[in-house]
Amino acid sequence: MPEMKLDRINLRILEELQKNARITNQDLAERVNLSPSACLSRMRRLEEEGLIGRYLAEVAIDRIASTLKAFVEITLENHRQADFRRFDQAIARQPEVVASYKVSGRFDYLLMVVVPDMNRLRQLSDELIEAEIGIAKFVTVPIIEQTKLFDGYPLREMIAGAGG
Amino acid sequence: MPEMKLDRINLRILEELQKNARITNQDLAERVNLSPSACLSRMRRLEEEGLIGRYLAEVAIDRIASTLKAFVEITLENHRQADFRRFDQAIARQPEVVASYKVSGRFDYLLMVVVPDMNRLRQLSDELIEAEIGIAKFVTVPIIEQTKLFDGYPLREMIAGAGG
DNA sequence: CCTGAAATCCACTATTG
DNA sequence: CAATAGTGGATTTCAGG
Repeated sequence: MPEMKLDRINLRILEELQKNARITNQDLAERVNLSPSACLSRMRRLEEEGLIGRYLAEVAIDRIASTLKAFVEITLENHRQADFRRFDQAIARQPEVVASYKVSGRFDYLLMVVVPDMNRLRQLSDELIEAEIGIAKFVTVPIIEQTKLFDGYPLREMIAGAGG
Repeated sequence: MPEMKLDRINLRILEELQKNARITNQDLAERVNLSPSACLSRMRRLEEEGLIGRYLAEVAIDRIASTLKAFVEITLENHRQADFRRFDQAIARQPEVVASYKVSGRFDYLLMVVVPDMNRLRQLSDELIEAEIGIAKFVTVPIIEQTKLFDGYPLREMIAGAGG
């Protein structure tokens, strides 16, 4: 099991960093009632153990260029390991596909794509289908508006709700 | 139009921050060939103009607790403004719903939910349906694996691809 | 909008409890 | 493990072009 016990202080450190990755160590230490040195060593430890992965800045892409975001439901023709691997590798090379999820249900993958407009989305769809990476079906679900922004995982609920 | 022209340097600043929000100003300045003070004032300006929103740390939630992530397709019973608003407000209060997208297609919303297990997801589904917030249909699409991680928007492609 | 210097603040490292 | 204190280095401000 790749799970690790967290004490209350580490939990609060993760909560703070989730919402403000550029907080200074001093401010963070103050918020969690720790000395800066103790806080820093905890933070480093959380990084080393992989509990904190990357630090990302949110860019307001739609203030830079006009943007079409969409989900794309993908069904593959075949479902051997090699088919999934080929698809994943092709997707990794497409910068406009910003995230890819293997799912269970009416289709095999749900992609999130970000493109300038519908023309480019159609073009991307053509490219992927003709790339011979085993796509049987390609269904576009345009995003009208993101009505709730990702604001960190519900850490407390996950810990309280889990058996272990 | 809420779009803003970016010079090459600001573009590179955004690219760097997208991938590493905790880069020091000195390192950032070096990478974009600017003095630290010039780099800092550009960064502050990008923040003030809202081109950089929040800074987020990625927490490895599945190393902390066992985790079920899923998409949920929601269809509403009615489609007046007030119906959407009521739904959005209810969703805002649910920490396990980490993101919500209003979409165009076979359903009205696509949610991303993060819960400890399928039991809690069923419970959440029951709660939402019985909350009388106008949900007509609720379809769960469990995530097996995220095969491409969000790694920033394709800034260059968006700028090159757009007309303006 | 930049550079460069000066001042302030912070990260990081002993050291000690 | 945590606190305290010290130092090197980074951030930030400001004068000047």
